Amino acid sequence: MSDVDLTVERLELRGHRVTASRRRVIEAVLARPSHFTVDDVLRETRAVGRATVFRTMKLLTDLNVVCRVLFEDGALHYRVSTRGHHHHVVCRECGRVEDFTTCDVSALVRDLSRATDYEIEGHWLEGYGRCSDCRAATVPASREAPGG
Amino acid sequence: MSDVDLTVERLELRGHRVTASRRRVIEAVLARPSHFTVDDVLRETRAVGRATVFRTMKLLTDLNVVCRVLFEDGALHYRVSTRGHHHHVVCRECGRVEDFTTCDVSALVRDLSRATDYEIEGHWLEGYGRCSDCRAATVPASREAPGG
DNA sequence: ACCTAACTGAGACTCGGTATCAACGCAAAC
DNA sequence: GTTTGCGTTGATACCGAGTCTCAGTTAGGT
Ligand SMILES: [Zn+2]
Ligand SMILES: [Zn+2]
Ligand SMILES: [Zn+2]
Ligand SMILES: [Zn+2]
Repeated sequence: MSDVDLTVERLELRGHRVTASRRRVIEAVLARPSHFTVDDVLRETRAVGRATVFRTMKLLTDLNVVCRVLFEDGALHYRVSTRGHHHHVVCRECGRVEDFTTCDVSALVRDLSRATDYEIEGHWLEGYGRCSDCRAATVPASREAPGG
Repeated sequence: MSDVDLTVERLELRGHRVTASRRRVIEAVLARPSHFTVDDVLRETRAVGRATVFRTMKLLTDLNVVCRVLFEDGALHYRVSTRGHHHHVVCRECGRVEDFTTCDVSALVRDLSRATDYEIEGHWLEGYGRCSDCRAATVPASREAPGG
């Protein structure tokens, strides 16, 4: 069973109809190698109406098929979601996005609840920096002429 | 020396010109009791051009006079910034915003760097929930008929 | 007072997303 | 297999947030 079929099944289970347009959007989304914008999807699904693409993206987000990645400039990207709740780090240089679940965010949230006396029910966390590849590709600037 | 004058001085120090429009925007911003949107400022500075208000808000953000608060629905709010780098918790019910600096976000960022092999240089973190007041105003639903 | 680069502001424009609504078509009931 | 109805579609208009343009203004240094 393909990823597309699996996603379609998820739609059916939730009582959503499986239409040709939705199928086309799902195919386009699942074919994306990394993160992408709604605009990327729009370009690949010319036959599907603009509104429908936006609606389907929302649907897929609700179904946890994709997750949203907030870029530093405020742009909203998407990426196929493998896990449940998680966060992202985005490389400022090449745009690579990595998930992370290892860090104990829940501990922070607990502290946060205590410190502010808020009952924290949701949060938004993204990291921005440089991936290992991009760091390796640059001459280390912090040490002056490391080898001569 | 008023807050407005202090901010104006900050502008001058950075080599920005002090114009009547900027002064008007600064006054409107500093008079805000809590968080606000650009639209709120626009409404209070009718004499100032739309573009100028946006430009000035950007300027004030760069000067750390205000900070931006990302709401759960994606709306961008501002608030007068008292401290340096900090984060926010937003009450979903009444919209109250609280700063927090107490929690050790830097530890999380350090872990994060290690786990992903990214050099994390920036991050975006907001919490959403219910403030103490709003919780107190509701009959506790988790315990059934606590007092009768 | 003079000069000029910084700034302004009206308005057009872009961009991401939503509302409208008649037409359509999926899927369940018959 | 046909009917039926409601979820869905998509063209298009609209919206809000923010940027661009560019001619005109002005702060502030000399
Ligand atoms: Zn989280
Ligand atoms: Zn990179
Ligand atoms: Zn932080
Ligand atoms: Zn509240």
